[in-house]
Amino acid sequence: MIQPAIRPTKGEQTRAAILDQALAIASRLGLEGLTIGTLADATGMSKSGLFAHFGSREDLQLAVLERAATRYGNAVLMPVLGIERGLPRLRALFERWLDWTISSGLPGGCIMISAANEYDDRPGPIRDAVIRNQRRGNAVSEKAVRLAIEEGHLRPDTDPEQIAFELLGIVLASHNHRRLLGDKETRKRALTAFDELIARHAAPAQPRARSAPR
Amino acid sequence: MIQPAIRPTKGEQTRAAILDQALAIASRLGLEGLTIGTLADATGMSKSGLFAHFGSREDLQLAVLERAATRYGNAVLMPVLGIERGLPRLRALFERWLDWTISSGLPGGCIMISAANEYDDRPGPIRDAVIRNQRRGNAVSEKAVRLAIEEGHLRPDTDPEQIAFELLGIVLASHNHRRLLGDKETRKRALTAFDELIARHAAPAQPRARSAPR
DNA sequence: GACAGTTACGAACGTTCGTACTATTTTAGC
DNA sequence: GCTAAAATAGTACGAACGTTCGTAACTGTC
Repeated sequence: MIQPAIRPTKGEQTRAAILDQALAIASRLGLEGLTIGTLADATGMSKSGLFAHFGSREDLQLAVLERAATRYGNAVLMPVLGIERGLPRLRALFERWLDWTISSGLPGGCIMISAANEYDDRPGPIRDAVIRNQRRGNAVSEKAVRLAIEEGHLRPDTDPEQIAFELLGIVLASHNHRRLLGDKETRKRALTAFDELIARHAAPAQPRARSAPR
Repeated sequence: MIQPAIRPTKGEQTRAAILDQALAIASRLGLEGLTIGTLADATGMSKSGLFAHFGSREDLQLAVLERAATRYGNAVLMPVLGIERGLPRLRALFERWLDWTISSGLPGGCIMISAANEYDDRPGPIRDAVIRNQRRGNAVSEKAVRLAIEEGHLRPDTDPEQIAFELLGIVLASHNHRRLLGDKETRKRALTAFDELIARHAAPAQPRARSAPR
């Protein structure tokens, strides 16, 4: 699955450059708004030259999705693994998730969110890929919640799936508000929602916080 | 603003029929996926004959959006006005809002939600219309919350905007989950989230026990 | 520096896009 | 039932769509 990464050949370099441009366009216009012609113009390549790197438009769209997922993993998931388990990590995950739209450096919104909307009624490989990504993201959230339960930060009867569901809601509402209404207070609202959600499921104060060695 | 509605002329009838079809298509493929050609096929009309009813594709899209808003008003907003103010009305509003995607009879998802995603980076009249609709919906939610505060059902320090924000999140997450993952328990999750959100801001128990739901 | 392999281009394919203009048919008031 | 108006169809347009193909220009290796 991991590329050898010995030395990137010319083709791989251009392919990567193309995908960067494609990512930028797709973030603004959606995966369905990404077209070979406009992408060729954006990269300064010919349509045919660009096209040769991907067998079809659909393959291009899938590649864009995969690249977005990789970036997301690097920018959001990876860093939080270094943070101590439980509530701190859960909160870090949420914050990075929330800020991903901005920190991604992409001009438009989150591709995963827009793709989820675009393809919820368009069966095919792209929809399947979107669903896989969604499932993976969900699983990450749930696991973070579960760890917080194990660490004694959240009550044992907390339902990880329910929390993951509500966290997704906060992020979606935040994405919507920020991009459409330009609401400056959006981030504060999201954090407030997070804090109250967590507070509702927080374990009663312990005699002494159990800090795990290692 | 209200049509004379004396007797619908032939053209108005056709226009309405076209818009119904357009609504169905746009709910599945999005407003950007709605094209004159496919709509002409779906209605059995010629492209030019259909086109004459709207001066441009953009006007068609705007008309679709407006019709969707009208339907939404009739199916979600109007009915809840008959329900007693406060929590009962707020809950009814939320439930109808939640079920709107299904009860609308449209084959695809909610047009407002998909349009919000499609046009958050496409400036123009459509985006403006989407924003207006979003603002109106927000205002309705906030007002319902405010009434619940006035009725003494929610604590006075409750922030209506914050609640409206979180309600939007629940609906969005629900829409996402249901349409993408086909999660059967989505509705239950949404209601749980709603209940806990409300419980968190509920006014302290009154002398008189709160009556059973409805 | 020659050679094979990779990479990019230009031109063209058939379709579909939105829209404009002109006919033809259908509706509605007399 | 006639007639003006309204509604629909027909035709054509330039542009953009994804894709194919043959060929030119590179790239890296010996």
